[in-house]
Amino acid sequence: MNIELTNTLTRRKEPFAPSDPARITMYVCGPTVYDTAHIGNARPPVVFDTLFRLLRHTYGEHAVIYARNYTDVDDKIISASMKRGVPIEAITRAVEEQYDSDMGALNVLLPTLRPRATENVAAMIAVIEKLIARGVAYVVPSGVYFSVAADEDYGKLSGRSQDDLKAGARVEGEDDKRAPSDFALWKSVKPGEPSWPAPFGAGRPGWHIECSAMIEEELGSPIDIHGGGIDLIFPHHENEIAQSESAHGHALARVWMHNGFLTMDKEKMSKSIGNIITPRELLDQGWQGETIRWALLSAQYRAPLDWSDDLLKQAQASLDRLYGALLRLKDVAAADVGPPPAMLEALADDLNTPAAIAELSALATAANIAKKPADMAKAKGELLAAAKLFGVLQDDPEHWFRASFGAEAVEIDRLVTERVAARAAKDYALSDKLRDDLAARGVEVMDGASGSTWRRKG
RNA sequence: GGCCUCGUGGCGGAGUGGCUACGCAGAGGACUGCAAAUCCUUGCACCCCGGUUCGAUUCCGGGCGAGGCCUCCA
Repeated sequence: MNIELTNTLTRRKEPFAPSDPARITMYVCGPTVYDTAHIGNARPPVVFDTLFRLLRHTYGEHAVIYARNYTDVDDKIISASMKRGVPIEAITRAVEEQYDSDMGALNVLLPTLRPRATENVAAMIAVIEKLIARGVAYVVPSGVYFSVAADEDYGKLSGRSQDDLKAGARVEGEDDKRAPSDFALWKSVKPGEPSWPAPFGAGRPGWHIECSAMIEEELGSPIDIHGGGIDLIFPHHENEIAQSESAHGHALARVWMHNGFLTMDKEKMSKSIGNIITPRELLDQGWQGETIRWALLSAQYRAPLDWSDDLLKQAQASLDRLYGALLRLKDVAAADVGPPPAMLEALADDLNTPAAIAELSALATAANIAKKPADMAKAKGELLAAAKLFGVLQDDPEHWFRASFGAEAVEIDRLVTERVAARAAKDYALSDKLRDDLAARGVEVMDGASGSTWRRKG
């Protein structure tokens, strides 16, 4: 099967051709751990988790090395620490933990590697030294800067010429920079701030160098895939390319992938605008993690996606249909089959998750229609295999429909049993009343040939 | 101002030079004591104006509209 991915470098969809099929390398820019991630921040980890799953299925579980970093030193973290009077590490470790737990709830697999910036400072210093030695970086009192003018390739990812940048420059930086578009590789130590010793003076790394150095240290360049949000194209990824390619003399990544934004009322979701909602809040409201994941994957990853409760409701309805099919086949052993070709083809086509959703729907229909034991086993096996690739249907079907009731489930079971008895006695007035009572609790009763079952109403 | 996306039915959202996914919601039918679930059928679309073409929602040009980046940002 041929995987095709849209490469931001070329702005085209290209066949994915890893240099070594036995060792696929992927790096995605992870969170800056100063505050809780919002649902928009969750789109890249979910999208690239889906790609991770597809790559593992295609090349083998151990052939794919996926690194996602934690940026655990930066201005925001330092100011949060000062403001709250809490040590930096107390903040970063707590936020890391919450991040992993929130992502876990969305069925995001743990990446193979999760480097922390603070644990890779030596590698960053080494890259900076190389850049200074090559004459593309310079040392001034406020720190070390990359000289954009010294890099003729600069701008190739974002499609900006150096003239564009000069025209658009309105950035106020440190005064001793030689050019406005030069960016910091190293920031000289300031009182009260964390710092590391370095040949060019004590200080802390700039943001861009962190990713460049961690990629080199953890994966070795060039890597096969580098991913992140569309807003990272410029300047972050542009600067990563400038640093790494100037230091090492070869490409940093073969394929650059960028996901579109999550919006609220068509406006970018961001902390500065304040229109955010966090996965934690949604989970607390009773939305299931898979529902959130499904909603995030309901549009192709490059397209913008407008977040709303209605989107979540539709996602839940879709998942309910799939879980309903599984519930119907709960006594059938799933056949040991892989995901159907149509599922793989959908995802291999630049991660066409809406097409994959269409296929999941077709598999659910097949499962609902199947009558012969062999057909049922096959349908269930294919649905589960396809869903695993997508990162859903990992819950027990009964639990899926009943999770929100908790202890009340016992009481509901009793009422349903009572109703079954009423129906057996043809006391339809009582049975209908009981159904109304249950409906008032948000419970839907379904009478089948082999008794009655119940579930949360959609 | 510069650079870059995008505009599909009531909603979400794929895709295609002609046969017009998929899900939700709606309608009809089967099933059911009645329902629900399920299955079957079905209505509803391709921003506007030109051009290319036998034929464009799909290609090209223009317009209008929306969004993003150029500063931290997924």
